[in-house]
Amino acid sequence: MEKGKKPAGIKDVARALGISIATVDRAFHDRPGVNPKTRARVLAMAQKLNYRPNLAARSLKLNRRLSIAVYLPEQIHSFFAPLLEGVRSAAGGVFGVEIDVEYRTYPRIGEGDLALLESIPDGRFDGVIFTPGDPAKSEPAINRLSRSGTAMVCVASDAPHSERIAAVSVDAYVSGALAAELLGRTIQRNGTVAMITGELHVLDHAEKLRGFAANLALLAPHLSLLPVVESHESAQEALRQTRNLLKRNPEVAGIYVSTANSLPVLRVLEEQQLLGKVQVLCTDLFAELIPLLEGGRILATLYQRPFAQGKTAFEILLRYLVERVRPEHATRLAPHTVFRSNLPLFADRVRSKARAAAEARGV
Amino acid sequence: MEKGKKPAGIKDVARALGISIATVDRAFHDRPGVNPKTRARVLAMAQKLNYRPNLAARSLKLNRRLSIAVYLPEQIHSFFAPLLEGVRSAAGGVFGVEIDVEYRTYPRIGEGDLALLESIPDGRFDGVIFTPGDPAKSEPAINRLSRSGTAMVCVASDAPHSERIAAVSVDAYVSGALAAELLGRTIQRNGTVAMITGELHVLDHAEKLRGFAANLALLAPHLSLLPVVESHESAQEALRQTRNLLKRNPEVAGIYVSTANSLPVLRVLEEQQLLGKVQVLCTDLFAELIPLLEGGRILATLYQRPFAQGKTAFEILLRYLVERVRPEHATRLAPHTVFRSNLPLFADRVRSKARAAAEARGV
DNA sequence: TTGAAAGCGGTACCAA
DNA sequence: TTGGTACCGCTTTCAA
Repeated sequence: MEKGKKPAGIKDVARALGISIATVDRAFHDRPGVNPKTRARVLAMAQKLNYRPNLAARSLKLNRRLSIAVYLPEQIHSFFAPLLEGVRSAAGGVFGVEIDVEYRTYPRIGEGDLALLESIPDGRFDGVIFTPGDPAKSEPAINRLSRSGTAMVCVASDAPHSERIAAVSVDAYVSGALAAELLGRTIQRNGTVAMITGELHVLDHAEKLRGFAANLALLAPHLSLLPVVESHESAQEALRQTRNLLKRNPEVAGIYVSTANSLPVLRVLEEQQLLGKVQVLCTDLFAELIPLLEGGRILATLYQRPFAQGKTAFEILLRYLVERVRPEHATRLAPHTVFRSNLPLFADRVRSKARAAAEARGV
Repeated sequence: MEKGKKPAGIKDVARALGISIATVDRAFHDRPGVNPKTRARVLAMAQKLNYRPNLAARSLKLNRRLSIAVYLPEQIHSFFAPLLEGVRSAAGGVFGVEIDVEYRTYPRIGEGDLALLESIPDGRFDGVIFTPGDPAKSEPAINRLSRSGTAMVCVASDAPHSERIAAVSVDAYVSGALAAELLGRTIQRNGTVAMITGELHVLDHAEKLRGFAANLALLAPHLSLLPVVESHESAQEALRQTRNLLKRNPEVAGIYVSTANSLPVLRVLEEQQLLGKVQVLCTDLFAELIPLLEGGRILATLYQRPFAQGKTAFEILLRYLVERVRPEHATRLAPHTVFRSNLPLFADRVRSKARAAAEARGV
């Protein structure tokens, strides 16, 4: 295309047909009161002249402002803070559409999330980005908002049977499968491995177990899986459960911690001088893990790319709101496997985040 | 922020100060002929009222069209086709800025690229996305265009000492390091490993070697590295060199192919019944690799995320052109390690691409 | 040094 | 069913 050769506008189409721009506009937008024949001629001419609406003009005239809510848990901070950054980054990079974003937080998944969703009046927002807790409980609120015309986008977790318009998360099944393969390749003699998760009624956690168990059987038949441990995302529980696990199975060769709650597990291993001997696979990346990865005490961690999740969720929502592009039913990102060697590529982001947080606290 | 509460416009600032909008505009844009005191008052008031220019209005008035060139090699198709997709996807998702994109291809890196760059007149494009071949040779053209006001963005490779404004690629050093760590963890007895690359005067290839060698020494001292093999991206060469390699080192335990030119290597291994016995680590992902990964014949492949590279390059360029945001000197993406277990997350994209290509050829 | 006003390309209201 | 036109917020020309 030649530089500056701009596509035809509504006037060009009107002039070419000797009619008014008002009629052309009506024809384009299927508004009532246009002779079908006229409409057909307009559309044909538009095609011929390669008509492309000037979005700047449209947006200026309509002066529509999009209103988007982003409701996320405070906990787990190391995950949701960068996720929010991703949303902000995507929101900040938008030109030509005016957007109000309301950010709000609640203590943790399952605590305050439902109340917040339920408090949103019909039609208050054009879109909402949120992390569903128990799908069954949040579905009514999601469906009500969705039916009232609010585009609901799940991030980090999903409520697949609700009427949300899109969901962005890491592929949990594949995360579990990857964990199985990595442990299987690293532990080459016969042995047992354990999995420590949050709670199995959380879809994400159940999927990880499914992926882990299935692929352990398939790809690492020399490893047998101990009964799964649920730590309920509590540090206390994780400590207790891990001690228990090690007492009953002192020979465990590998542990897969499928949530961010890995520090208590690592602490127990350290106490028992097992750190570096038992192969540990973690989930997510935060400051405390960095030295452990650098020192080779942890095999790897499955980084769930919170920044990318937030950015993607916002992009999908915006695209839907502006152009009514129906997104995929679910977007499943690939987790990054972070070993010692590729850690520098991820550590910078985590560290600068930790530093920024420290500065914000006045350090 | 309340719904619909829109930020202050130029009029609001003018009214608040009792002056005309023309003066306010002049103050904002540092145009000559404004009393410095007036200017200061305007800026202060803008701050206070939280003035945000309406980009739709600006863009409508200025009626600027951005003109962007995307010049990429035809070869290696499996890499550059999705990269181009990424660019298109990013370009297609822009509202509020009118953009002309000129896509053009040349046979392969080092063949026609320089001529194409040199053929661009000063000022013809606002920005160019391209893959530099030999940095030393392309620098003059890059610098000339850059100085003429064309924002030059390198993708897939880099010319770090040129005056390009940004570069997006996979971190080559880390790719090599990752390869070393993966082979080191998988091959647990003493042995030798080989690396097959393109040509060492290509920066990307040299960096991968650096990362591989350094981290092999550091993380896998039980593995020794054979002299590196340069296949010059030719299938013939790769066949010949691999046969040679295996003849001289029948005991080789692992091979790292650091370019997409892995099929000839795999063919030789197959011939000699070594596939599945020698641990092979590949680079990039294309249809032929899928069954080999699924069958466990290849340890893994380092996926260089061409789609993400293209998308990122376009986003960075656009952000610079629209908002004059100076990008990072270089953006280095993390390669994805694709094993058998997480392959499904990547294979879909590759397969649908291959299918689309087949359809385009009339199959 | 400052102000008034035209106009970018659509949309939507009112009139015919 | 169609046409005329005001207006969105900003840039820019011309006049004061």
